[in-house]
Amino acid sequence: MNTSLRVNEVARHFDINANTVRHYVRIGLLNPPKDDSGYHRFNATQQQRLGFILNARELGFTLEDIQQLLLDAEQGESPCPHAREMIELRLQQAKEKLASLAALVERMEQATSAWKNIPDCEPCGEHICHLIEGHHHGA
Amino acid sequence: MNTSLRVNEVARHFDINANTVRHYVRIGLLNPPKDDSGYHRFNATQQQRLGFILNARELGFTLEDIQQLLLDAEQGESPCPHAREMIELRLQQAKEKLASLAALVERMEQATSAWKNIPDCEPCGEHICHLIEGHHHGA
DNA sequence: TCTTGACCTGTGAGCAACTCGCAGGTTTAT
DNA sequence: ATAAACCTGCGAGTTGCTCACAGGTCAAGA
Repeated sequence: MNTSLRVNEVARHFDINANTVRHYVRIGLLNPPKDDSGYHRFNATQQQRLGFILNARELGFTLEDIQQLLLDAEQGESPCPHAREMIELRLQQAKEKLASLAALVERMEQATSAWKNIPDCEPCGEHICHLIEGHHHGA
Repeated sequence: MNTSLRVNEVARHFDINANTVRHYVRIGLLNPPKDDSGYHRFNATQQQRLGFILNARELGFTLEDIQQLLLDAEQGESPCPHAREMIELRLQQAKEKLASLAALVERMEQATSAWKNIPDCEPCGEHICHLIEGHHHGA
């Protein structure tokens, strides 16, 4: 294996920010050995690990989830059961977030549309901004 | 005005976490005077301010945005023009976030559905978790 | 061999918007 | 007076990066 890359090289290879790679090293998701100069070197195993991390991230796993899956695999256990549990939870959370974000977007759209018919307020000391204070999240 | 509330009281009044109130004080969104015991007291003005903050938050403004709007009002300028600009930007950002979150949810749903037909992998040293590594974000 | 300079490294700190933990101050009841 | 209950402000932690920076590395030139 002559493919022992340094941070910048491996980042380019996976088309991600080198700082992201450094971050994963810092929090222990990656453990690349150091060369004589004290620089991290990413061998085939570490490159596979990084690929796995990016794939899992794409599927909505948190970095902590991913850490757990990697630990499972290191200890010779199949990470699949955990992966199935985790994605269920993360999917549910993502759906909740999606719903609340959709609701926010709708509130914002309603507000902007309503504001089109309201002139700017002059500061009068009784309110701060009637556009915003006049917004009621009832119907 | 006899309604000069302390942190916990004002938090209860607005049905929010007392720590959130403390946070707003800490970053300067609220400036309640201190009483003889060194505790923050929320008078009518500060209560109105907090109400405004919560309203604006509900409409997707960031705390920094809100700070700006409050500053406008303090300086005797109408915050409305800024509010109109800001909500346009925040709405656009929210929509982008919504789209990427929706895409994530779809990836997750596709994965979970596909995984139903795939058995757990036994650790074999060649892959970490074939469920995840087998996921390709192409069609 | 020495030096200049480009490039690269790990680490500290910062971001949003809270949330938690805690030592210690205040208030109330005995 | 004193014990218990409650409350306070502030430090630090959360997630997943991203940026700034002092200093190390390395190939080319003198």
